[in-house]
Amino acid sequence: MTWRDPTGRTLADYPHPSVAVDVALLTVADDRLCVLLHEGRALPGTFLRIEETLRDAALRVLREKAGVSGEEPRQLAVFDDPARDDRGRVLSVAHVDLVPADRLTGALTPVDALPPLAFDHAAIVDAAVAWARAAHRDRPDPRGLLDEEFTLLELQRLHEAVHGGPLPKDAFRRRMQEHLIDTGTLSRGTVGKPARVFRRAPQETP
Amino acid sequence: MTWRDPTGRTLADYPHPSVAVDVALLTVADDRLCVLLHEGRALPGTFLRIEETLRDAALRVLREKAGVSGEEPRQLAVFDDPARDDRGRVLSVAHVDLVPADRLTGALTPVDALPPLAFDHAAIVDAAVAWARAAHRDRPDPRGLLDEEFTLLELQRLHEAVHGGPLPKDAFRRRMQEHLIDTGTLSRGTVGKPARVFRRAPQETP
DNA sequence: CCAATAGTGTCTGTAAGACAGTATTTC
DNA sequence: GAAATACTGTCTTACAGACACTATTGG
Repeated sequence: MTWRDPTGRTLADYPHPSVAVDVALLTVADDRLCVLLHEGRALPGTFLRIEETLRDAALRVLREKAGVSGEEPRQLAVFDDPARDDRGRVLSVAHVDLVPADRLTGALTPVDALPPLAFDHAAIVDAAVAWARAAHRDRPDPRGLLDEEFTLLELQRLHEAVHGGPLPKDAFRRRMQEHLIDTGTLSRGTVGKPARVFRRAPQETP
Repeated sequence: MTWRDPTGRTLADYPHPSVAVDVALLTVADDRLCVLLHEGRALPGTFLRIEETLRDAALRVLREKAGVSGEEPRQLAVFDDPARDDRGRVLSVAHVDLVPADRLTGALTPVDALPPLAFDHAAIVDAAVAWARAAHRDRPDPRGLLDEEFTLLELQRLHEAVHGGPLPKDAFRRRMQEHLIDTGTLSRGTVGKPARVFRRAPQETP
């Protein structure tokens, strides 16, 4: 039974905006925080299907346009400038995700060297970067960008890439150690004193 | 000229979800953080009109259902459970606002004593409360709930209402004083030593 | 004087930044 | 042994929480 309002019309009788889902897919490549761009100037996106959740639409974008699956897209905000898309009234629900570089395919651009982007996608990338930085503020590796086991230097390089600048070494180590488990093994084959190898302590999803 | 996709269809030829805007309008009354409820069990809301921004829709809700105007609704998140509304596929873009109690009309309920709410409105209230607490963490009175001039005790009572519990007095005063301007005048007519009266230092919109 | 509130001074613990020093590997 | 990296100890500063004390009003 379809719902009808007091004048007998259903929801479908009112004009609705289209709802798009755009995803800022971040990764760290060559020690730099990068975003995946489609045709060099836009974030991958799609229109939300009527029976689909936003999360499912974002996963579909990731699967079809970046070749990754099983991720955890996170909602950022709705962008709703009436003039943002000249095809009509389109709301964009912006999402962010962060995955290891070796699991995705596509063109990566460092977030500190973006070309002019289509629509309002530059603002979406800004919000995505802010989210990634906040997620790393108090956690070692919230999205598992490193391998299961890693040294503190590798972890610091990840944080410096996300943060976009150098971090004080000793304070960083002290802050992180409480969230890490020492595996007891040592790194091998590098120049210098071998580093201790750590694992992530059990973490909640950010 | 209407945009058409490769098969000649316009955006309107695809089924679209409806987009609703729900607003958790918070205030502080009797030293408690409260939310305005419609019919005792739902947040005020409306459907987004095709030509309207989310912000304008939220302002319209506030004007028509709470009697306040000129506010600053803030987007929280999109709630999109396909089963959240049995009238059809309805996305809700949740908003929050925070205004002085004497400027609104409607039924207020303390947020720590909510009845069961319709749809997923309890989750929206949770997000709204979290936003209000974060907004007050490092700012004296981000939404101007107090008068132009106030004492530190009045400010602390506001923070304790938002925070939902007592705050240490001396640390609170020390943290806040740097964001306040001493007017030089003293409170009058109260029991006890007269308190200094402060104004907010110029602040950025949260 | 008493009750009540305002405001200050001090101690302690924690954490960050800075800096220096020691340890252990490769070459 | 030299270079490079890993780690540790200590000093300073800042700030929060706790506590106690003084100050100033109305009754």
